[in-house]
Amino acid sequence: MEGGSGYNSVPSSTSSDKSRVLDVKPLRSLKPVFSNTPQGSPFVCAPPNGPFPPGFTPFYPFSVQQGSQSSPDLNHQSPSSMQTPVGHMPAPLRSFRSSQPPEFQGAFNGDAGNDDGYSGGKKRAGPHLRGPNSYQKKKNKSALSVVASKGAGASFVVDISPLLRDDGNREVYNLVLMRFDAIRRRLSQIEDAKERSTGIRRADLKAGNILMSKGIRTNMRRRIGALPGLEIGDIFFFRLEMCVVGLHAQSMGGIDYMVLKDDMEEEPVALSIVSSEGYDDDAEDGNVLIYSGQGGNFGKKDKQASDQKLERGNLALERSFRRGNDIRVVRGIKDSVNPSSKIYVYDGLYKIQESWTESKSGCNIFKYKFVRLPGQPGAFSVWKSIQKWKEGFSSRAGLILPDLTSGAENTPVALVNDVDEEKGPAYFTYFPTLKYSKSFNLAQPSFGCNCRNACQPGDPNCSCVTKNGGDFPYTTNGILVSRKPLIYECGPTCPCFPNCKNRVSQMPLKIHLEVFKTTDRGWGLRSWDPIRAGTFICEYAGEVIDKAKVKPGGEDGENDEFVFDTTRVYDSFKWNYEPGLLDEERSNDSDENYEIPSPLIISAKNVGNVARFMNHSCSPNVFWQPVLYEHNNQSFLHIAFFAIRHVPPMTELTFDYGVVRTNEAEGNITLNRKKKCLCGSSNCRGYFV
DNA sequence: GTTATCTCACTAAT
DNA sequence: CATTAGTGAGATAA
Repeated sequence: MEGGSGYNSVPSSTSSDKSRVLDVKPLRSLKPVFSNTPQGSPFVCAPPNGPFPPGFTPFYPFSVQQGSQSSPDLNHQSPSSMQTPVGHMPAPLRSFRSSQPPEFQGAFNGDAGNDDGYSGGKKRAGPHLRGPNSYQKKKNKSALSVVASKGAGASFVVDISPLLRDDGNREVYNLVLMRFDAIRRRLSQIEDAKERSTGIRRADLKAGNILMSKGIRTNMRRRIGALPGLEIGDIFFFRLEMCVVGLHAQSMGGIDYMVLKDDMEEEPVALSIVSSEGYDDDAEDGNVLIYSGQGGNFGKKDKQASDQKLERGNLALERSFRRGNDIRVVRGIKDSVNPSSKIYVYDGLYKIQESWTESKSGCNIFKYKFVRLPGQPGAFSVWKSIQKWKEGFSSRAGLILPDLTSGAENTPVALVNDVDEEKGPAYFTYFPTLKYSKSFNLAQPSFGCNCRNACQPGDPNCSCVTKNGGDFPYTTNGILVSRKPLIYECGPTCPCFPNCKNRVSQMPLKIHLEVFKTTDRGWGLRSWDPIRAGTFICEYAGEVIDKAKVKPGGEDGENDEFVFDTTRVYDSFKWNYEPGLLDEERSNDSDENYEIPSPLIISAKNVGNVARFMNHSCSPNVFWQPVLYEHNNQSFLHIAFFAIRHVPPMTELTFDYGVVRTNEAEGNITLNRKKKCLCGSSNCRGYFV
């Protein structure tokens, strides 16, 4: 995420002016049904008398304890909203600013004057104000030299200047990590397709190697303290990711240090540590960490345990302690999605407050007490808070509903407001998938595969794999490898097992999301879980509508409300691997300059899922991808959202809303309404409509 | 060149 | 089948 981690996305100022959130006429009104039980009432997003769409659960009771005690430290909670009994939500329909007529919207957002957030208002769909020229300027301003040569090979050469290799910024940081993961995903894909691959598959090591050797890295200049481009709360899924951005240069070692040369003396000082809970590090308090020294052969087989020596990392920690130096701390946390691996969280700067030795099975080990510097945004502490929320909703301050889907999704989606008094978005029917009112057939009829079990990557006999160009679109753990014009998934009529890995976007909601009130952009969407780059988040659910029925100008101001439209103009961006960086690979199948194969317009105004709450950003962390699969012998197009990069918990999820094309013949973009974009990113286009 | 290291993915065991 | 323990090839910087 560009403009800062999500933890501090709630400004301390009281900038939210409630008088501006106007009451709006109810949408054709899905009146809520409330029971009178004091315990809590279900929030039913459906017409009370039906008909209920198939798969829709009209009533899903749950119980919530009222009130809450401990408020997590990451947000500035509003005590009053916190105490509001969950079950007694008033019925009034408050809606988003975006529900205003266009003229009003423009005026409103124009004087908002707040620049610290994402797009204005709720999801209102519309283009950003920017002509082709302004876009060019932005591109050229980039500190990176990205040379894209469109030719036979379509090779992208990404070069990072020596200056940026030494000292990074957020842009380079994101680019390096994106390149790392793109290569790693592709290497995994290649390995997956190999039959009986012997040996250990370490795509992370290979990817790291490539980046290191090509100089695609940043913050190589080793330094004590904060790193430019790095934000507290940033997460990593591999140790090598921390190497390539200069956070922690050791690929395995827990202590990174450098030697300072003072006059005549040389002295090692610590730069960063990784606490992986491998030793008996004490992580009781989120602000204190007891860290063990290195060496001594503890826990290793075939090695005799011995005393740890005051050398290397241990000496560096000791010296840093004496000097009172800051040390970067990374916390390794077990990944609940993939318990065999870890997620690394950058938890900011600590100082060593104390050091001593302890005896373990007769041998001495060093211990260091790390204390977190005050005034830093929460990172590890956020993870701990979320853990509590999952154990019991009562600890979540500002909670309005534990599950706004009323059980329509497998995973509950909390509705939270800890910034003002608004009790929820305008009513709509929650429905987890896309609804086609009439058959929507692509030109070519498609047939499913004939696989008996699960479709195998690299299987030439699987027609679904073949349709994807021979590559399996996802890695074995369900991560999307590359963006493509279209991804073909196995559908309900494919005979392969339901657990076939080629059904990623049809899986029920796995990520624990919450809909929350932003300070200046209406309601937004964020996640309690860390999200790895390439992870499927959700599809854009809603009703497929005819293009002919959509008025281009949106006369009544409601037509393009909550509309997703593939025919808009979207910025191209690079997410896939670069063929030039992979020795064996020279194909152009990672090219991302393609046309969307088929137009699709979805309205989520009356019916929709969590995707309708995602706001716009000019530097989004989520992108959409067309996916095709068949049911009832017909192919249907869907829009699936995937994470562009790793997204830390509680960071708002955003995607690029695109620009409405009003004059297709000349490619000019005519703007009829302006809204100031509040995405706050460095390459913000300024406005969107 | 050699060494130490709070890895990571696979396999086997429960 | 979910979790765990064992194990080995490896990358980086000292």
